Amino acid sequence: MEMPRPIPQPLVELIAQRFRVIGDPMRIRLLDHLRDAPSTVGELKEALDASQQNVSKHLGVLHQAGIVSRTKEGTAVRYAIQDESVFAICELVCGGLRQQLDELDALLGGQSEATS
Amino acid sequence: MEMPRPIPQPLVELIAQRFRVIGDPMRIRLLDHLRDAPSTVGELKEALDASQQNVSKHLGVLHQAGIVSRTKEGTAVRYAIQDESVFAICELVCGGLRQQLDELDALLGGQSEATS
DNA sequence: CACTTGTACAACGAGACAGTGGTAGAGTTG
DNA sequence: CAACTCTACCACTGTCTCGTTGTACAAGTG
Repeated sequence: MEMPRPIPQPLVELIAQRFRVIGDPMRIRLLDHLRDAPSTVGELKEALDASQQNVSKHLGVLHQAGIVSRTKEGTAVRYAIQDESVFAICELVCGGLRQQLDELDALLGGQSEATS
Repeated sequence: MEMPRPIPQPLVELIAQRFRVIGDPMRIRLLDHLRDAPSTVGELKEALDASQQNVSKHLGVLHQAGIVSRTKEGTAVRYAIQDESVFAICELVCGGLRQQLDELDALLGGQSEATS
């Protein structure tokens, strides 16, 4: 994956939009559940304790971004992960977070557990 | 990097926030330039043709997120990449984008090269 | 000590986005 | 065909964020 330098403006917009799509707590939780098993709107609504409209809307965003797939099943619609790379991305982010926490921990650990 | 399943709510918020920080065109361009060389606010302001206040604000966001570092240099402040993982993340996103484009291309390519 | 340069902070208006209520369409059941 | 279930779309509202303007602070320069 070679990246042109500097990154052209349209690509920057695409990347930013992509990050925005994933950068929502509700959508992250939806993806997390879909990773376990493809689900319908109703199932996710129950699992996340959210409104049907809200779940449907977020799934629509994820679907339009090509991250999840839709399959009609009689009267219901089953959603499934289509772009597995989002989880790799998530884990990289978690790695960055963990690294920061570790550094912070090292700084504080060397001194004391005073604060609080 | 093992991920607890389901991802606890506070972690979900953290991840989402992280994505939001990166999910801004201006900040992506700042990171792109900082990748070439650590720079001051003034240099980035010139390079990106943006206002000093705007550049400073976005750099502040990136710094608070621990993605860039600050170093005073006399009257100026030099910013540098601190968390290199953002580029790996970016390239994963680009990979996902490319894959989608390829799939779309395959679908259209099988038919015709009509559009444009 | 004034002046210039470089940076950060606060406040404001504009725009985008998330969540909710209402509603319409598709499919199943009696 | 009528009633019910499941889902998607539309409009509205509150909230957040971006970019700009104005200003304050620090450091070097005459």
